Amino acid sequence: MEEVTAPIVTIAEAGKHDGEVITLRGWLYNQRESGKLLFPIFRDGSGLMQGVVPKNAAPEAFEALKGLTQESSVIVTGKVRADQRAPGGFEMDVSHVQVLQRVSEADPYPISLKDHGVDFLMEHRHLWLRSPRQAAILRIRAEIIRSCREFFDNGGFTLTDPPILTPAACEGTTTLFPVDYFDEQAFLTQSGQLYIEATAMALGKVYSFGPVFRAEKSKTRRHLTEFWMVEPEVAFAELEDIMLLAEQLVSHVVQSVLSRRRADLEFIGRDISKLENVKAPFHKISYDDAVAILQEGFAKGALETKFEWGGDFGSPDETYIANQFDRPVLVHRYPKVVKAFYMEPDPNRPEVALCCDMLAPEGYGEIIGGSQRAHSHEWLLEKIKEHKLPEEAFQWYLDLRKYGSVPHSGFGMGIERVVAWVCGLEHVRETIPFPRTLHRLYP
RNA sequence: UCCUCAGUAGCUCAAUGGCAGAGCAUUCGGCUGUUAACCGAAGGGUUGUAGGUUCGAGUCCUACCUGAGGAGCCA
Repeated sequence: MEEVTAPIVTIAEAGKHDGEVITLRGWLYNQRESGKLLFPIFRDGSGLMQGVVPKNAAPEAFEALKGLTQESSVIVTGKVRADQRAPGGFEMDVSHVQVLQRVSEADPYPISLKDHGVDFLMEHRHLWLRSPRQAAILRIRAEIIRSCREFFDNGGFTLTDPPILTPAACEGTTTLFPVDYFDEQAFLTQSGQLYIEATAMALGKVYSFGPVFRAEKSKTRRHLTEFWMVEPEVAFAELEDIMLLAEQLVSHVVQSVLSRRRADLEFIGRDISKLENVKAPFHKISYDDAVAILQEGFAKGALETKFEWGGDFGSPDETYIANQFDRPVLVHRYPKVVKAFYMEPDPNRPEVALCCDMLAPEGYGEIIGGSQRAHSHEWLLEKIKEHKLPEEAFQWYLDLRKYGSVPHSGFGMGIERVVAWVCGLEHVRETIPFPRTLHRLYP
């Protein structure tokens, strides 16, 4: 039989085989029936392809497919043919069908092509991933991760992975997940930063890429309890250096997605024109400038409350600031009191820290937070005492300031927020295969 | 932790305090170019849980459970 020996091709590549007989391996996504004519739609993880099965021309294939249930697994062979009536521009004249598993009619595939609610979809996340839209988002996520790694690997950085089990918090202690560690108390890491500072002192330019955990009781479209961060750390770099690094990273990532995953962006309905502008240089404004923008916004009636110098921006504030620009904006030199203890104070203005946040456009909020790290041993020790942090746990970190301390800087970028922004999603829960949120640990 | 909203068929949703309903999915029948196909029929219900008000509660009241959106905090 010639069908059985046909080359195995993915749907994404099928267009290159116009006029040839090929074999697809996948699942029945949907099927329309019109008397003695079937229109099955197959998916294989790379795309969708419609088949055409007239009863007269292919009686065996017709019988195998007629009444076949959604998501049954199949191996199908047939001739690929360009046809404008087919979604995707190509369709297959199916000549042979092997059903690997027929989904039972008594227990049909739960996710239909109609609308579903969030709760139902999240309960069935393991199946929801099969939806073409979810698959497209995960391909874009993969490209974002790939291009981040490419950026650092090609930029002279060494990947150094920090531990996930840690003895103490980097920042606050209320947002840690505790774990039993034999006879001790350990915590899941909130950030690899302190460890990456150590590897930067060993290797110069380093980055980490991994999951971090925050037990924040946040229930918004921007929060997960488990998310992925990419964190570069550079010895001898000052604040201005890592602000340049951050804008170069983000423009590289966005431009990579535009050139390599454009079809997926279009498929999910992203307004691509809003991403085209995302090229370095970005606007860089001081916290003082941002406060002026907010106060002007309040005077114009665009904001409900008047923002006063000294506080941290709320979500509506960030959105308002970001909306003044056509690409991400960097805000630097926040008041020291609203930022973490390890940040270097500005030598010209001790009340502000040498730090920066990058705010994404369109209300996606903070995607990057970074700073120049304090490098004086005495100053750091004082801050640790001030914040009532367990001093013994930070001995190793203080060692970094005893043995050849140098200025150094770094930042963390939250991958899920970047994916949500690049894809234009309503919620970060769709940016990761199995999201962990305040109320969801299953599936 | 606080504020707001929602729980009715497998799914998405209707139902003035008065007989529990539709579309999709499933089953059966029809249709040779369908585009979340369409047309006809069938099966499918402890209305989130526990109390209360009432002649009568899916609907009103109280508590709880579950989920969603937002605030704070953050990436």
